[in-house]
Amino acid sequence: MIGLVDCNNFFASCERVFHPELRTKPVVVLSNNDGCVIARSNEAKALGIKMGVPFYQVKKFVDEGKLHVFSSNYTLYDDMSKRVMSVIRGMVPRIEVYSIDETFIDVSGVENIYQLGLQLSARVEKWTGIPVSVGLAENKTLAKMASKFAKKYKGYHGCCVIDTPERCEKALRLFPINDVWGIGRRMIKQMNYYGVHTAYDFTKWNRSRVQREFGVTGVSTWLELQGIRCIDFEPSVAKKSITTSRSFREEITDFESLSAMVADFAALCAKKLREQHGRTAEIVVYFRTNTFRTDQPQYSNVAKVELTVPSSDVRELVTAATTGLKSIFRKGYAYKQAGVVVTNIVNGVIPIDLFDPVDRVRQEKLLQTLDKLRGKMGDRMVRVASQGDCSGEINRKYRSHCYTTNLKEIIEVKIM
DNA sequence: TCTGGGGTCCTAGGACCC
DNA sequence: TCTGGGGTCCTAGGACCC
Repeated sequence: MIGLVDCNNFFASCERVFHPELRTKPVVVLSNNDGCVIARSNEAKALGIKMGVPFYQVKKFVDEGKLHVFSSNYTLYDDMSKRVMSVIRGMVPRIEVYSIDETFIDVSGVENIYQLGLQLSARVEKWTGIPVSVGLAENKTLAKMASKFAKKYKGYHGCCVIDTPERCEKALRLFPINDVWGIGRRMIKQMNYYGVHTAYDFTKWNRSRVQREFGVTGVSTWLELQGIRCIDFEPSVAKKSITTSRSFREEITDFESLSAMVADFAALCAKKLREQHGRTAEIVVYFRTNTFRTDQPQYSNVAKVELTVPSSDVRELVTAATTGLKSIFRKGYAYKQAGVVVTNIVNGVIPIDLFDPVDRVRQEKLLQTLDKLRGKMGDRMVRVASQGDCSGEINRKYRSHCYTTNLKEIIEVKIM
């Protein structure tokens, strides 16, 4: 059996851990630049606030004192996520972290899985303050479905198990097709056109029709819904590409500012690369003007820079990204977004190249020293000169403190 | 006036080769 | 000069996920 552990309203729940007085209040978390809503507590959902709405549309609730709002604080969420995953890791044989707020668990060989699910849910909440929903079933698609039942119905106490054909059919009949994992916008449109409204309706199709309409991915979802395992359990796979990108609060027109941002993105990519012990030989830089504005000339472009030897050296990555940017930058445009992608990531031993002018072993020692420094002093204290300090470019009006990762922002306990 | 920031996989089509 | 079927590799774009 496979399980899915899903944190409820994760970002909002993280904020609540440090604001217990908001435990029963409507809370939302905003995207970068405070642009739109990306997480909502149940009470905020009850107010009718939809996922992804622009903040200005719900600001009236805040002004009326009916809604509490936070800018996103990914440093905090990352750290809370690691804590949640570590509690879970200690209770099951294998886990596959799927996203910041979800992990699959392998529970094969466990005798009483329902008992385990309940214990998991209780312990994660007790030890981290984050409520979770657990779904257990034969494969990932059904486990996802089970976790949604666990979240929706209080009677499950945080854990729903789909373990018999009868339970499976009952669940499929109750489950809307648009909530099925792997069925997106395009497929939903087609499904509705053909009169498919529940997961059960879909399972009644024959295989060749599914193949014809939705291809191989459609077939594997269709099979999984019928209890056949198609999507493998893959514990801790290293990422194949890493992206760092941002929209800017105010559009950027000059090369120097854009270049400083891009250098920063490259540095962040280098950091993420080193965390997974990977190196890259290909750095992609891209940018675009504001596509929502019709009154300005539009320009977007992509540049690819290849390194002769795969590297995770922040200096090499920053240089490459800057070179790429130079080759495509044009004056006279107002840039709204930019990003750096590193792809073709390789992991493992340092490659030896006879013609490589750089002493890779010495370089690695320096980089490890920098990693340690960063760990002690924070990312913004240890930078490549060209990064500049662009912390002011991004709006974070309602940001909470980094309670768990920054000594200066740690919670103070006062004894009265 | 405001519109996220990450990822993965599949497919179609072009270039090139035999 | 035109005629053919296939194969591989690469890329861009789409679709999906959170």
